[in-house]
Amino acid sequence: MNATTQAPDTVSLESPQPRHVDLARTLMQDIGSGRYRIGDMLPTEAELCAQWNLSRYAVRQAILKLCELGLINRQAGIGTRVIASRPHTRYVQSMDSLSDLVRYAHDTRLDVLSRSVRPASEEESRLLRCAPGAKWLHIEGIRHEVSGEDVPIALVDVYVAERYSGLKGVGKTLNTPIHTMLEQQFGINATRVEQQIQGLLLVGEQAVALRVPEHSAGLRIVRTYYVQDTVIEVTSGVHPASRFSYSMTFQLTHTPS
Amino acid sequence: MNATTQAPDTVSLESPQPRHVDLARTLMQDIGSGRYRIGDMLPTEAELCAQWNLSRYAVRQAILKLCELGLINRQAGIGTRVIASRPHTRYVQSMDSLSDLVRYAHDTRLDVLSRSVRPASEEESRLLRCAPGAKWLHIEGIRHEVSGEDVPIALVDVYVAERYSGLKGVGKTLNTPIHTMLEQQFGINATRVEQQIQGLLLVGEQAVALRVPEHSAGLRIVRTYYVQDTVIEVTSGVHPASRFSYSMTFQLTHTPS
DNA sequence: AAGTGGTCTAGACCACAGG
DNA sequence: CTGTGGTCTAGACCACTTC
Repeated sequence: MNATTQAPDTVSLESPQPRHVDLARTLMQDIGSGRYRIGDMLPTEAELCAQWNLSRYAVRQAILKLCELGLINRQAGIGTRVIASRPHTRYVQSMDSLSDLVRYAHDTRLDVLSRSVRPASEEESRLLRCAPGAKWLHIEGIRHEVSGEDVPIALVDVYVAERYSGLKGVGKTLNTPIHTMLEQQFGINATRVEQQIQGLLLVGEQAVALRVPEHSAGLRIVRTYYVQDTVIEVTSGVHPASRFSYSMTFQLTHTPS
Repeated sequence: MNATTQAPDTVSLESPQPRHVDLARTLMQDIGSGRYRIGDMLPTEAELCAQWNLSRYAVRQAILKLCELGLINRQAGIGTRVIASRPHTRYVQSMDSLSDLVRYAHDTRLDVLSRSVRPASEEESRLLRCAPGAKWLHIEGIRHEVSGEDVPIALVDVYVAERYSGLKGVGKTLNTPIHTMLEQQFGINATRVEQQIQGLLLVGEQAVALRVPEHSAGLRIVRTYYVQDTVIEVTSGVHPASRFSYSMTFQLTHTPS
C-alpha cells in the first residue's frame, strides 16, 4: 500500500467534487511534486481501484484526464508511464482564418495593375523558392482604402503556382484575398504560412506610387503559403511606415503537447 | 426510429473499429451534412443506446468525443445541442516560451548603458499605457552578437513596472531576457504579449550607435507584457533593416473552440 | 500464464430542466 | 412528475506484453 496515493477513507463530507476529480488532482500533485518522476510507472488501474475504493470507470476518468493533459502515456499490456511533470504551457497567436493575417483586407481594395503568367526571374526564384524559369501567375497591384481619400496603403505582388494560374475573377479590382479565391475555386487551403517582415527604404517608383517622399521608411511583408511542403502562393506587400504597422497578440495557454 | 442514425444491424464483420468510433463518425457526418443543424438537439443517450444497441458507456464515449471537438453542447436535464457543423479550424503560431519571441536572445548579449527608476515622460506614458509621471525601472542597452565582430544588432529600451523595480542581476551585460528574470525572481509570468512592428528611419544618434549610414531603413519592435490586464514590462528594440528581419510561421490546426 | 489497458454491458443513484 | 445528462458500480471479454 502506498500512503501518498491513498484515498481518504473518511470521504463524502466536504466533497462537492466527483471522486474522479479528486483522484486526478491527487495524481497531478504527486507527479508535479516528484512523488512520481518522469519515466516512472503510475499505479495500474486495478491498484488505484483498490486504493481509492473506486470502480474502474471512475479511475479511468481520472487517468484519461491526465492523458489529455499530456502528463502520461498509456499502453495496453505495459501500463501507465509519466512523460511530463506538468502540463505544457506555451504562447499562442491564433486566428480564425488567414484573412486575419491580412487584417486590412476588409476595408480595402486591391487595384490590379497587371496580370501575367511568366517565368520567374533569378531574383523571384529566391522569393518563390523555385528554380529560375519556373512559371508563376503574377499579379501586381496597389492596395487602397475603400472609403476616404485615395491614399495607397501598399504595393502588392502576388505569385500563384502555375497549377492554379487559371484563377478566375481577377478583374480590375479585388476585394477578396487571393488565398480565399484559391480556396473557393480549387478547394485548397494552406496548411502553413510563413511571414517575414523587413524594414526598407522607399525610393524611386515605389515612393512615387505610395505618395511618400523619397527615402521614407517602409515595411515589407512577405507571406509564403504552403500546402504541405509545396508553395502555392507568395505575396509581397510594401507599406509606408507612416501609414502601417503590424501588431499581434500572444496568449498563454496550457494545452498539451 | 430514425433511419439515418440507425446502426447497421449486420455488424462485427469488416469492423476493426470500436463501435463508439463508428457512432462518433456517423454523428459527425450527420452534423456536417446538415442532417442535424446548428441548434438542433441530438438524440438522447437512451435513444442512441437503443438505436445502436450499445450500452450507455459506449454511447457516451462517442458523444464526449464530439464534445471535445466543440461540435455539441451538453446540459443535464436538457439534452445535447449542436453548436457547430464542423470542427473549428484556425491558424496558430505557437512558442514554447517567450524566449522564442526574442529568438536572437541566445547568441547575443545586451550591454547595459543605463539603469534608473524614474517617472515616465509624456511620450513614454503612451508607450507604457500609464499616467505620465508613473515610475518605471528603465534599462537602456545595445544588443550585440556574442561572437564575431562587435556589430550591434539593436538599440534596446526595457521598462519594468515599479512593483518589480527591485530586479537584481542587471549588471553591465545581460544574457537572460528581462521577462525570464522577472519570472525567476518574482514568480510572475506574462499571460499575454502584444507585439507591434514598425518601419522607421535610423537617424542621428541611433544611426551612429548602430553603425549604419544616416537615413538607413530600420525596424522597431515593441513588446508589451501583460499579467491579466496590467502591464508588467515593455520592451522596444530598434534594428537596422540590413541586419534583421522578423519571421514567423502559422500552422493550420483543428482544435476546438 | 499472468497482468496490462481497451472495450463493453447492465444495471444504479443523483441534481437538475421541463411540463 | 418524467426525462436529461453526470456519476458510479461490478462485472466481462479481448489483444497485447512480459515472464
